[in-house]
Amino acid sequence: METGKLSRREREQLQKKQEVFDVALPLLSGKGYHNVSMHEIAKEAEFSIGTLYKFFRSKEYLYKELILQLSDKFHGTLMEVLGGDTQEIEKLRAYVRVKGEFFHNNVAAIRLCLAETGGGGFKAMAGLEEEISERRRNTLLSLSSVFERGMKRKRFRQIATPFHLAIALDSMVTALIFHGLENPEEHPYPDEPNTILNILFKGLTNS
Amino acid sequence: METGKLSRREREQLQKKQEVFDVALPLLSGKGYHNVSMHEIAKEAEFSIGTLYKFFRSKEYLYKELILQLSDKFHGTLMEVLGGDTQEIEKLRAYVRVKGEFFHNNVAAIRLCLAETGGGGFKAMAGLEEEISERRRNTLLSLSSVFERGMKRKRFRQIATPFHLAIALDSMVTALIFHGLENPEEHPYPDEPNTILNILFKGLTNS
Amino acid sequence: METGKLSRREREQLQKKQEVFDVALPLLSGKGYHNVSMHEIAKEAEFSIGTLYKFFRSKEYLYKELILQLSDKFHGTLMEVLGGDTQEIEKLRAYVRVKGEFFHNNVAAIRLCLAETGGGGFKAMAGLEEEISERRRNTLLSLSSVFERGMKRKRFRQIATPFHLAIALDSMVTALIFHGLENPEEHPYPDEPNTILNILFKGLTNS
Amino acid sequence: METGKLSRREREQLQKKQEVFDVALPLLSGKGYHNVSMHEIAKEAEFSIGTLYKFFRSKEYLYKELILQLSDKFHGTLMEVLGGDTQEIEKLRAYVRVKGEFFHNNVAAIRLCLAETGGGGFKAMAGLEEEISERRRNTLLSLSSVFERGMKRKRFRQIATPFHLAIALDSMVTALIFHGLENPEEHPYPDEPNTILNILFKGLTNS
DNA sequence: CATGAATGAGTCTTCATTCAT
DNA sequence: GATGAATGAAGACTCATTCAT
Repeated sequence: METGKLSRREREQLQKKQEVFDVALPLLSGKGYHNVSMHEIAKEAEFSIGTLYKFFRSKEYLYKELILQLSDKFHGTLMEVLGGDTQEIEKLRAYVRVKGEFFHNNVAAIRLCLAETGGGGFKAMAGLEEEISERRRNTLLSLSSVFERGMKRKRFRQIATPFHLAIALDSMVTALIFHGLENPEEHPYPDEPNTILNILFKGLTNS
Repeated sequence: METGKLSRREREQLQKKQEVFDVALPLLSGKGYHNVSMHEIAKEAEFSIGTLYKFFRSKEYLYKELILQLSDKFHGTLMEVLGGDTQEIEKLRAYVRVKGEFFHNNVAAIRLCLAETGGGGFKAMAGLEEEISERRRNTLLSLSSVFERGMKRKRFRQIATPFHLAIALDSMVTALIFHGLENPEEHPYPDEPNTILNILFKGLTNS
Repeated sequence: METGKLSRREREQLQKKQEVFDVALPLLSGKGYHNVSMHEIAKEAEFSIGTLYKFFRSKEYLYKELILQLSDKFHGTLMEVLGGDTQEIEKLRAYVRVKGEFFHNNVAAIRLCLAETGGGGFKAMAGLEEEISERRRNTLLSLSSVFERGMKRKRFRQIATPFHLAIALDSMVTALIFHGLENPEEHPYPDEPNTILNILFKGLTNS
Repeated sequence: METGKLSRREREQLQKKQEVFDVALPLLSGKGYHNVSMHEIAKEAEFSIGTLYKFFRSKEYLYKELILQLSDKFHGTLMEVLGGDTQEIEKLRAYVRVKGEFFHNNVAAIRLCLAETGGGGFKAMAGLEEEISERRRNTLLSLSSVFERGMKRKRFRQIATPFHLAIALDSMVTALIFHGLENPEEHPYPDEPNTILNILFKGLTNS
């Protein structure tokens, strides 16, 4: 990761780990950590268990690495959206849209990540929850700074702490996209974002 | 459950099951379903395993019954608030306040319930998620009818489908209360509700 | 062990542990710790593995308890012999005779105990070797005090430190009995003791 | 081994095997056969496992060859001492001294060898114990012939069968040297031999 | 009826060994 | 020839559940 170049061996290794992730994700997301055995993952990935343990020192580590990879990808995508220097409202629109897209394209990943943060999750693995929370926190901080700037520039009303606004927007978006995913007939995918944003923007901007 | 009267035996059974729930809740909430054994629960509750299995046909059923009981209590409380014939805005204020109180008084229960709904949870037990979703759905329907009536009476602007508003408000509230629980120094408990509602009301009402 | 009375449950438990020991001893002694599986022991003892693990918290503990029990019995027997207030030479004769008898009646046990002390043994189990060494040391100290008293009373010459004499006698006895065990035709069992003692006594006593 | 000359390839092989032995000895002696993996040995010796398996057909054979090499060196050294045509008492003194030196210089090797002979050891490998026993037997026979000659020449009293005397001396020496190794403060190394011999000689010779 | 001893299927994990490159 | 990635048999151990007492 540091040096741009990786040896062939390392590249192969990485690719094989990815293959494992690719079969482990739907399994774990669908049945839960404790209901998927290493044998099952190995078989599905068409590796022997021995090989699986060459890649991942234990089941916990396989899980942890998978979660963190997904988490990084997810929050990386969001941070990118929030990072540019477009106008605040634009950023929020983009945030909602991109998050929606990500959810639609990575349902399994999202379920797995939410299982960690949102409640019980996988208590045994010390440190995982903390690492994920930190990533989420960073995204929320970025989001809240958008609100902050918007307020400074008098684009938004000062109805609440920016960080609370961030939490509010983020959770709303998550919940509404999820609802959309589970009730696809209600309004077909690409319309959600506007629905969601309308709810918040009317309150934020001086109509 | 149906007939008002229960025999002494039935009443005793019920009370003992409750004792089991009382020790199982913190255990399950704290360590997760798969990291708590029936022996542990039996020992903590001071019953023999045999007796435990007299009360609950399996570990899954013990879990399911516990979750559903909590879920019923939770949504029952909320439905009550939404049920009266007070004014809409009052109802929403009460909803947020009561939900906050419930969270503060039942952290373990909430964590356990959220672990189910919000993602991963306990996939193996078919039907549990559905039953919980249904309860949540009912609450959300009640909540959305408050919005609906508020709109009819021109108290709220028509910025979104009532049901979406319900989801939005509910998820916001959950997220912000959780944030408050985990950062108690930020603003001491009883202030949250207003913070939260301000965010939404400014958008809903014609300032 | 402390209170004279044990509950029926405890007595049964103890007896069952003994049954396990009885099948585990020849297995372990014959094939070595790492070549005997818990399944094998369980099967041979006609218990399920689960039950085995009720009795012994791990394979290591089963082994450790077995070894220590044997060790206690062995050194207990020897200490008894050395404890009375008979004359020194009598004690040594008895020591050699009793040790010989014990070896003949407990070949498997002896092999197992020697495997621990005499060399490589079972490195993984911390503390076992120490506990066994301590028992052996105690016996040797008792033995050396016999020599010491014999010297004080001018029955033995002062040719060496009593403790070294103890080690010398003990190792000689062990080696010669073992030799006798493996070459039973050479001289049938009950003659050894005298052979052995003659070697030492001629040197110790003033002919 | 038979023909005096070896090809370069064979010499290289032999040297590499020796390198393996050199790292395997402390590992095996320190942790025990079952707690050292072939990977560990390969890594430590800086060979690939593949190469290791070119040298040794299996882990058992690596172990066996190592043990036998050590055993040969050990007993070879002792046989040499016993082989000359010096006087009997001189030979015994030399035997004890040389054995002591060997122990002090090859603690790991000795521990490993004793683990085999003295009880438990590595039961699985059929034949190993026999081969080692044979070597030991040869040394003991040589030793006993020293006693025999000494008796013929009236230098020693006929207190016991020469072979039994050999066993007795040998085991005494082993035990006392070991004691010296583990309690180095008691009497610093080069003094032991005399202590040991005094015990026996006083009995053997007509004071 | 209550009890808790007994069960054994199922899990994670290690490591000697092989063989394609 | 050397390499080390891949294999998978085997083992320790857990825990939900049953059933004789």
